[in-house]
Amino acid sequence: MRKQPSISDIAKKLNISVTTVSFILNGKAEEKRISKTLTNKVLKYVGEVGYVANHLAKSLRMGKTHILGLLVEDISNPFFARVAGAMEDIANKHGYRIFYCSSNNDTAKTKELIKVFEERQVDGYIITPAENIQDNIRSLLANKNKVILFDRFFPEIDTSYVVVDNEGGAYLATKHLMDQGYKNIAFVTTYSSQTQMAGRLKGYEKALKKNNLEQYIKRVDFNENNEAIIGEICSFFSSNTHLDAVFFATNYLGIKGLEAIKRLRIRIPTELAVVSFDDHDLFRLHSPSITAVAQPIQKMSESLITILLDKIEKGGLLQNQQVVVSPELIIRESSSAKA
Amino acid sequence: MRKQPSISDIAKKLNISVTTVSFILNGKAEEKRISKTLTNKVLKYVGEVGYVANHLAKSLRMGKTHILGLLVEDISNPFFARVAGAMEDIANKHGYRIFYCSSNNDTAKTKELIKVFEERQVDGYIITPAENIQDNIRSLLANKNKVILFDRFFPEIDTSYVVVDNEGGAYLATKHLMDQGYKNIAFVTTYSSQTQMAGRLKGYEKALKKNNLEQYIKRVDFNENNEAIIGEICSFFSSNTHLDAVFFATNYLGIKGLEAIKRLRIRIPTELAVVSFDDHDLFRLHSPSITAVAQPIQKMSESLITILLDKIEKGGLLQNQQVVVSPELIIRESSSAKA
DNA sequence: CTGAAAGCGCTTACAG
DNA sequence: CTGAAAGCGCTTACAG
Repeated sequence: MRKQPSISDIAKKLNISVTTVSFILNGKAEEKRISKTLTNKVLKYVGEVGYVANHLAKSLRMGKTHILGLLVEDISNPFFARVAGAMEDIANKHGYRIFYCSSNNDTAKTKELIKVFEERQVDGYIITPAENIQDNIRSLLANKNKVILFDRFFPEIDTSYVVVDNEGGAYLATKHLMDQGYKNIAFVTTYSSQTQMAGRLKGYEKALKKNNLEQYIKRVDFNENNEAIIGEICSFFSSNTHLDAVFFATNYLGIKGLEAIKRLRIRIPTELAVVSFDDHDLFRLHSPSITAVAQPIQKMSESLITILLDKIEKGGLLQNQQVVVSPELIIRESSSAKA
Repeated sequence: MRKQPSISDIAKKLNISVTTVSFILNGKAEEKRISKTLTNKVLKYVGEVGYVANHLAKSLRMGKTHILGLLVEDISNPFFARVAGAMEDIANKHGYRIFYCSSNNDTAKTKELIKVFEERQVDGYIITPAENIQDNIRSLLANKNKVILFDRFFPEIDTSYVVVDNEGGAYLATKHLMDQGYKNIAFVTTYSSQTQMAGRLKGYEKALKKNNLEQYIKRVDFNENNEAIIGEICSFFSSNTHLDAVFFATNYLGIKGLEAIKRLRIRIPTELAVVSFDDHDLFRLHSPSITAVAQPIQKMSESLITILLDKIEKGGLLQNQQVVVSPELIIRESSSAKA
């Protein structure tokens, strides 16, 4: 860490008080009626020695850190990385910085990281909650912390959140496959019962029921390693050869699924039509390109930051806000009409 | 922010001094010979009220924040996202947190973010430097800050850094194309003269010169929008139809290049063999799969954190360390032997 | 117009 | 075994 001059060093050097220096540094020179001469002299000296304010001291004194804690599931998932990048931009414009952490959807790690955020006195929390952390969220809320959930939420807790319409998106995707003439449509998902996964499952089921089609649901264990998951998907396809379409519940499932399809040399879409939730560069450039349910990343990021900063800056007066954004079905080659 | 009990609140409540509470909280009870009875009483009470230490005050007092500032080019680029994720894991294990920021390889933004890191009193800096920020790096160093550069460096400044052997990787990739029988090999890169790009160019040139093959270098402006870059690449291919192979200097160029190739309906590898620097999920799953020069992400992340933490914890005694890791050529379908 | 002083929540040298 | 007090670098109410 830099051995920086402090305000009091500057004051001493210039034979004035720290109060004066502080006022000038904070642009309150005019308001506090400090002479132009003194102001300029101080500013000049400050520039020469390269003074940099110690934000730690400032935060401690003011009770605000201008730091937001962002807990995502996995920063190396492009969906979360892009949302994080977009939020960072917006937050920076408002003078806030972001602490990112990845929870890997692990409950223990999530609890630990929330504690770290508390210790660091973040002004607000943006959390992609893992399962079973309701009590931690409640306790944050009870202590008047500013919290907004993202990607999934807890219906039993009154919080602000921003999520995509998972059920609607899944319905749209499944209906699209049916409209294209597919009848034996599988759904590949995880064992998670979190709202986003439950919603996607519900959308799938609803669409199928409406047309009296049979459901083929394959769940994989997200905690298994890559190979094991791909293996699971392979054997699912191998033992269900009458399937003519598959809908993957997330982009990482979609990617693993494509890997499985590639290994089995199944042809898309002639032998199997494919749709995935969440868009990805890979889906756009894959041959054939893959139809996807895209989440409006910029819009979600803006809502998240705006609502949270409002909460922080306007205090506890505001009601919690729940935002459900609409996904967009991007139709590509992998779901062209059944021959 | 939470209205938490402070150490002095606890001391007051329990009718003991803050010193005692602080010692107990920091596990120094035994060392300071505080009675087991008192220790347990304090620990019990602390647990009940849910005390969380204020790290801000701790940092201010101790002169250490246990925060690392990480400035990457772009957090939504999977290469940087994966490195960041790996570093986060390692740093957390050592009790450090990371502030990420994306510079977008912009000089002004980089300068601004370095200043933010200074204000936040980070204990160490991990920087993917943009061009023309030598003076800022020098000034950080002059002020005894702990700094390590990453992905690229400044030969004229004595710093620690971790980079991949760019020249060697590019040489390997180009030689591989030649070995497979390709003769008119293009290199698509940016206008950047940073070390990583210069190294890749040099590796390409060296390999071609050795076999007396002609160079076809296409530079694109990274600041242009996506469409413009793809358009540039399209017209480059269209007006150089004798090319039989192309080597993309980065993964984002590779992705844009594949988009261009797809639009032009050029067949890989029969009409054009393809290799890209940096691996990517997309390259693995593309049809045909794309040969890539992969950087050893885990290894680089470990070196970066280890060297930086050593510097921080062992003070200025250590020499700067320069680590150059070897890339790995992952051969896939896009560069199979020329027919 | 400007300054002396308190206080944010910690840690720790010093004293007993 | 335990406590009173200084100090990290700021901001700001209060006084003049």
